[in-house]
Amino acid sequence: MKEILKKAEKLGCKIPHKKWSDIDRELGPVLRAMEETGIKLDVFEFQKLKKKLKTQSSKLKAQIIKLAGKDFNLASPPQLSEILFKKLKLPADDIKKNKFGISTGASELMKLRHKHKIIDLILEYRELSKLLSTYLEPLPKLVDDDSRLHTHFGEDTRTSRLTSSDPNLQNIPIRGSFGSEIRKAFIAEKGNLLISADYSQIELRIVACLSQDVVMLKAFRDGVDIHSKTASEIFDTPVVKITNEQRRVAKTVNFGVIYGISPYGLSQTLGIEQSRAAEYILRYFKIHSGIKRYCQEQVDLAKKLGYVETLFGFQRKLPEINSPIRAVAEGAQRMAINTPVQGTAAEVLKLAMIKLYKKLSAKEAKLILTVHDELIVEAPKTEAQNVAKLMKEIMENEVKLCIPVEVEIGIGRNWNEAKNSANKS
DNA sequence: ACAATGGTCC
DNA sequence: ACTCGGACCATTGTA
Repeated sequence: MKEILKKAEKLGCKIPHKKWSDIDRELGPVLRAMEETGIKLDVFEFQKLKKKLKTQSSKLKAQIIKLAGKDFNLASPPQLSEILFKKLKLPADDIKKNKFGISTGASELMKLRHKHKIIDLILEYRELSKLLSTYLEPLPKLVDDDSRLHTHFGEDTRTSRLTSSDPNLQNIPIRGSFGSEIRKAFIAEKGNLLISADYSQIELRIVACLSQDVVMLKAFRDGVDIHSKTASEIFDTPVVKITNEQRRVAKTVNFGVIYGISPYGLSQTLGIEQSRAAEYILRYFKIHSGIKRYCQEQVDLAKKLGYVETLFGFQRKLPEINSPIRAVAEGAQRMAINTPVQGTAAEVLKLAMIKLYKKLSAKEAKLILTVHDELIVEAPKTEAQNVAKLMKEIMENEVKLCIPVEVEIGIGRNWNEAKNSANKS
């Protein structure tokens, strides 16, 4: 306990006097209550969407079979691979191989988009069948008499992050053509509203704080767009001249840092040459020397102690860090870097949940969901504005990092509306 | 029942 | 040869 406070103080943080085990103990009842409350699904809208996608998906399937010139099981990667690369003879040179032959993963198929019109149809079909089989078909069967879905929260034993299963409500689509359509069907009870509160860049803020990297600390204190700032650094270009594409690359680099970046991994994610990815990383670490030092420190610590730990003292053991197999050792190195960041982010969220749960007990409002850096509360319309203010206040101040913690709040009749009404400022 | 493949989220 | 962190879940195909 003393060690934890000392460490926090050294980093310029103000934190509750708790260790991770205290947090988890207090969180238990909060999670059980959330499971019990559940979230309401607009089953009628869900079924409507289901029918729409089913029709669309059958049409696509027919077109694909016609183009393939042979009936086959589209859901079977081996069969699809056979069709694409044997029957249609698409070039497989740049495509990853797997146990069964040539990969048909989306990232690989993307490379073939301009070789044959069947590719786009397959990608679209995959998207629809994913939505149907994972969300649209199963979820309506799981609602209770009040049309509410009850997930089961658990905890990842390695990082302490919260998990959701049966059903998993932490991977409900948000991107893609139908993501927002699906989220629109997660609604508030009549007379209520949903309030969504999102931490803004919480993991990067934690990296900045744990590493004390002066450049990144300044960026967050100045309140600048962090990805544009990184782009400006990597591409040696003024922020105002940064293109959307450059910003996108920089965003991936920033995420890469959190994950324990490697040139190969970055090149795969961005679909670029490994040498170019290496160049980005080199430039990044040259400017963010504090982050570079932090990463090295974590790896050294893991080698010396056999574990790394979060701000609140949660430990992850990493014996593989001394493995003679390089891929294994490197994997452990990435975990040494990532786990304190991801774990600390989880702890910040959990502490906010505990505080919020207590404050809401006097109100009608109820916590109903958490998705890693987001909290959702359902509240009577009359209370919504006040509850929103309360959530923001608690989430931004329960744990004080050495830089501001920022939370975006949105209110709406459904999950989509709540997220989109967040005022960007 | 289980591995492999693929895909959704943060 | 090299898989950027962490989950959960669906389907196929083999055992």
